Amino acid sequence: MSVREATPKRKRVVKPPQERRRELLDAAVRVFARRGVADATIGDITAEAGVGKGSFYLHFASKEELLAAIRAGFVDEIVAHASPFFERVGQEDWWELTDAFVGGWVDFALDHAEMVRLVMQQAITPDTQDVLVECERKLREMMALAIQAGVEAGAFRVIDPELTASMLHHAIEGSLQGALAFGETPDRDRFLAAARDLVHRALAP
Amino acid sequence: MSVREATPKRKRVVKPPQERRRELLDAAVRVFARRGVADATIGDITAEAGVGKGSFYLHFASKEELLAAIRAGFVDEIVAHASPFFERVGQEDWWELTDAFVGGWVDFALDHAEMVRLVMQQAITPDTQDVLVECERKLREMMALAIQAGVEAGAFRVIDPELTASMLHHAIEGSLQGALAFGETPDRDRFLAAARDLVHRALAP
Amino acid sequence: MSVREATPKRKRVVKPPQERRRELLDAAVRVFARRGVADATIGDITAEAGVGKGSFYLHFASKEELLAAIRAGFVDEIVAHASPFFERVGQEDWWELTDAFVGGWVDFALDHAEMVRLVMQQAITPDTQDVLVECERKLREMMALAIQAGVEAGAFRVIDPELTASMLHHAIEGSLQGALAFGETPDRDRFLAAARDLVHRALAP
Amino acid sequence: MSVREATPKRKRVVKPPQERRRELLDAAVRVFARRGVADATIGDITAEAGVGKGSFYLHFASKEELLAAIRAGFVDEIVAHASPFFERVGQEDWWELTDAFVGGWVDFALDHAEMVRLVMQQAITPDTQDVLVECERKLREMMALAIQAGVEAGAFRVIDPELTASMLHHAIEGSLQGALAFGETPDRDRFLAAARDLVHRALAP
DNA sequence: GATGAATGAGGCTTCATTCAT
DNA sequence: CATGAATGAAGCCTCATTCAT
Repeated sequence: MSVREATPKRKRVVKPPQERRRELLDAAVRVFARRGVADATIGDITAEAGVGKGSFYLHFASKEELLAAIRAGFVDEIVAHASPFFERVGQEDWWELTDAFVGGWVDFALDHAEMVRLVMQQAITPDTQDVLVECERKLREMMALAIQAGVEAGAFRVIDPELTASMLHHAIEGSLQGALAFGETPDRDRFLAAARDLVHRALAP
Repeated sequence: MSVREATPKRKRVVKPPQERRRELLDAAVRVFARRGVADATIGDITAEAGVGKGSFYLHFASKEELLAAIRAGFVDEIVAHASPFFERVGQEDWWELTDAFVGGWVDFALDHAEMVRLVMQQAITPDTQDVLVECERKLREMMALAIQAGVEAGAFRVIDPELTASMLHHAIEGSLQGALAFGETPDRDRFLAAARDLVHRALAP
Repeated sequence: MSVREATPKRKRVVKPPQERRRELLDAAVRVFARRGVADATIGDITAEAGVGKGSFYLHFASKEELLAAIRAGFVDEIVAHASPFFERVGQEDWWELTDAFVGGWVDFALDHAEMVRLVMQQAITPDTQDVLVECERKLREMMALAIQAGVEAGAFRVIDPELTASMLHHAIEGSLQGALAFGETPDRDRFLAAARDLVHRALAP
Repeated sequence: MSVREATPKRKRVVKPPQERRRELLDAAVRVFARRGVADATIGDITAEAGVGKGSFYLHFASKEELLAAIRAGFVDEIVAHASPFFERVGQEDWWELTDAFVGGWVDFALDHAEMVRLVMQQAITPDTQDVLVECERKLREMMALAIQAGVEAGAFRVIDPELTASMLHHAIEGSLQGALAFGETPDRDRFLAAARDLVHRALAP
């Protein structure tokens, strides 16, 4: 009887695909951090992104692919962040470079804490390990090579560069995540000091 | 309501409750390690344990409670494993105790790799953090206290015992898990040597 | 390691079958009244009866059969209660008999309120109607015949004995149940007076 | 988590929410009438409504809420049906109004036989009584007030208006349901005549 | 006989994915 | 392109029934 009124629930906003995709990725990371990956639904994510549920599939073929995209993006960011340091290996003072690297790393980890947490959660799950494990392996190798170079240059003294790289990596990453797990916001300077101290000791001749 | 017909296909085996419960816990850990916590179903677990699906609920009220039980059991094991070392603090040579502790830890981590991986997977998820975070906090505190004592005894020189404890903890735990994630079975002796070396350097005066 | 202790949870009490069966029936009626037929489990019933769950099936082949037994028992009680009145039809004063019948009925309904409620709940469900509908039909017929006899004897004046019987039946039964549904315990005397008044008016010449 | 494949077998039909909701409600009443409330599954209902199982939960949060909605809707219908009569109390001939009311009631009950049966089935169950009992209480009160008014106007002579109202209510409702339980389709005119006769006698001075 | 641990069919509910609008 | 109603596979959990003790 009543003429159907126009009932636009949402303002069919059109945006360039890449922007939409990015908004969805960001929303997903926030939702995953809040609810956990397994409990978060596509609906949660699209709601957080302010988009209709169907729009999700305009940008990702599946939830699984979204996770893959998050992982891949994370890997890209890490690599982009770390690479410059490795290119400077051998071209400047070893300890200055080390401190710069550790500093950059800590800041990166603090800035991307949510993402790191999320990615670590998956890194442990079977399958899924592809990109991440590969990324970690690369980083470890580059770190190991840099350490090895420092050793050969007489700046460092390290018995097992590979394992040392891995341990320092997890020392920083893990204790940072551990602190965050408490709900504590770790003190950047204190943390940085401790990290540098540990790295120095680990590499010192 | 409609009259149900019971058609058991499995040969019914009766066991004491504690034994069944343990079998289910063990099966769960295996399945979780294989499939990931989120993808594992109760059916997977009971199949692995060789019991009917309904039997699960004679021992755990829900999947969530099973996870809680696994976490709690793990915490108990860790505490039981670590406590003896802390009781020896100050009663014997600092470096001998340190090496013993690191050795015990590495072996524990290698023996319980599956469980550790599983528990770490959850440790990051919201809620869930209760017992585990508490456990980690306690361990960290005990380690920090022990380090502090060593410092006061003049055996160690450490600036930030708390953070050092946390970092060493994650250095070992994390790099071990990282190695396992590659599918590599890490060489215990090599790993132990590197761990001891790092710890020595981190604490040395 | 520990020798399994004797752990008798319950005192394997042996009782004559008929007594057990009756205890289970009574327990069932109580539980059904409390939880509703659909929500009550066999476990609830055996717990209420103080019996092991398996024992139930020593006395009833299924939950369905238990319900059938309750229904049948109820029908027997009703018939046993009502029959004597119908045998007196025509042998004494019509109004005295009427009052006696109504009185007996009200008291019966008050004494068996739980059971009546339970049985009415099922009476409406498909299938299940067998015995109960048959019972109600018989009662209605006997009442209709009695009324008809009263009409022929000149004591009553009723146009439609069948429907009158049915209506009076439900007037008493239904309003009693309705009152109980409120949680009210209806006043027997007031109720009886109203019931007799209605019946008198319905039959009066 | 594992990528789910959607394989719709039904042709997807989109309808306005209220229409779908109504179709589900109607389907539910039919299924409940056929199978009984306890035995009916959500699958039965959605199949009857010709929608996918998941669609049910777009309109009702649970089976329980569906039942509540049915009850509430029924109460609304009854109230809407009965109210007009009570507004006419005292404004026209008492017996004409009475006959009209009884006529309306009988027709309503015949038209909504399935629903009435269904609702009665629940009315007896614990909890559930909320809305229905309240509705019955209100109706009873209004009827009692009307009768009382008739008494004061000298049109009726009734000793206990409350109980009389309740009894007449159940006399009509109950005997109608009883007849339906036999599978008989009661003769409306015969039934109406008997109902009017009973009400007249019950109220007559 | 009596018991309660064991079993699996089946119900309810969620949610990734599709598609009509 | 965007939307959200529609769908059904699949998971969790309950509980009538069985059977080893």
